[in-house]
Amino acid sequence: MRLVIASCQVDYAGRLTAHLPVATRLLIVKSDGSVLIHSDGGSYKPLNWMSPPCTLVVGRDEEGQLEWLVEARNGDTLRIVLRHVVSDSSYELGVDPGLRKDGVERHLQELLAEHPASLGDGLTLVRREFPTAIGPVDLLCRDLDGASVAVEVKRRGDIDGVEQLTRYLELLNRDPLLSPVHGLFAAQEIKPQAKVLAKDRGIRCVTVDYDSLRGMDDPSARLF
Amino acid sequence: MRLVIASCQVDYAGRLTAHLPVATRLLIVKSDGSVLIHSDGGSYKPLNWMSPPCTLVVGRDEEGQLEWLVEARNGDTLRIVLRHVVSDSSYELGVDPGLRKDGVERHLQELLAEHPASLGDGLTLVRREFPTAIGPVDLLCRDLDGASVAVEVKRRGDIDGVEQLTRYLELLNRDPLLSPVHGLFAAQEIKPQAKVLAKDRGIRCVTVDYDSLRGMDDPSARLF
DNA sequence: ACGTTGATTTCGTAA
DNA sequence: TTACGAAGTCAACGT
Repeated sequence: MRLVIASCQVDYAGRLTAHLPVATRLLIVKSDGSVLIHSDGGSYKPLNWMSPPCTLVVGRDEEGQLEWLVEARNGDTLRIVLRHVVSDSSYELGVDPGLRKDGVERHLQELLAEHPASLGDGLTLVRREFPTAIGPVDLLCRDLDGASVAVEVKRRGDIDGVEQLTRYLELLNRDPLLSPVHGLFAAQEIKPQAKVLAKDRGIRCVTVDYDSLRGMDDPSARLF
Repeated sequence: MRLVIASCQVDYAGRLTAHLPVATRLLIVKSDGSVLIHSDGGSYKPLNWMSPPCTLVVGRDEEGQLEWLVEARNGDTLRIVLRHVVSDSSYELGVDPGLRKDGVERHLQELLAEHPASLGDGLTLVRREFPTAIGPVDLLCRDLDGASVAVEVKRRGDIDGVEQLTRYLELLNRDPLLSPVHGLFAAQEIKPQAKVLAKDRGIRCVTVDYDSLRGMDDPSARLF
């Protein structure tokens, strides 16, 4: 990995074209050839970049300025003109073991599958990832009256999730063995517009608490 | 901006929990307090990070190892234990003038507004950003039969865009002055599932070529 | 301040 | 290999 601090000017041409006026920035060149251009602020996203696989060729522009030409297979180009180099250093980092995550939507779905009653009194699980022609329904449950309940699980519930569930319900209700199928939209947070749309379509909304569900899943509870 | 090369171990707790085993990485501390952790590969996205606003407190863990505790207002925490520091340097970068872009969806919409016939024979523009109660329709056109055509423009056409256009059409068709309003889904690339859904709803799909549109917009063509 | 939409999205997973 | 959905998405824009 090579780190360069330099005042530079950048031009990108690919899916779009973009330009960065002269300023002092951090340039990162990774061992796979990819390049990141960071300013001292903003977010984790660089101002501009080139994804691997790509090649970096160093040369001089017509004014004799140091110029990096980064090119990708698909023709995308990143042109960096270096005005003044403050620092330039390289390091050997080796391969990274990578990130381990826990607590994403999949886990929420697993926890709700283990504790369907937390979604509604007396609710029992029929099947997780219930298959349909347009994709699997997150959870298919049965309520106290024996009616089917299709559950869509989201971390953050917005209008798209309600649309998705609506499509499932339309399809499932065509099946006389299942019909009537009710809808239930479960998420850690549900946006107002999604709530309105869900209500309008007779879909019940449930806000779930990941931490308390995780608590129910405490290993000590499995001793029984 | 502070750059540190060090072997480190990282734990994040926030919306999710994540863990990085010990390895040598690049740590970037920006002047707004945000922290990025990069490996020597991957993409522009860091392995882990903390967005501003946040605070960095340096201390020692129970084993006496150097420890960075990065905390955000909302309680998210990033804990970095430094085993061996290879390099540690700081630089004054100043404020960045920022990125200028050209060629995003807005431009595609502008080009199509200038050349509506490229979407269908004899199509003419009534109005760009035609207002409705649930938001503006990208383009409202009229076809050879004098019927209205609502156009949704996307760079990449997926199922969401079809849903969005469907909601517009439902609303527009309630207006007796406009009805019947046909739907047209225009994008540089349309996914198969979106095509299926669009066809099912009687919405026509058109794949547009940005480069050839830009060519039609060539300044020399404006001499007439 | 809040909500919605776009992004050179990137990244994983399943078909 | 491709296609589709999720993301600690972030950031810009309109209300």
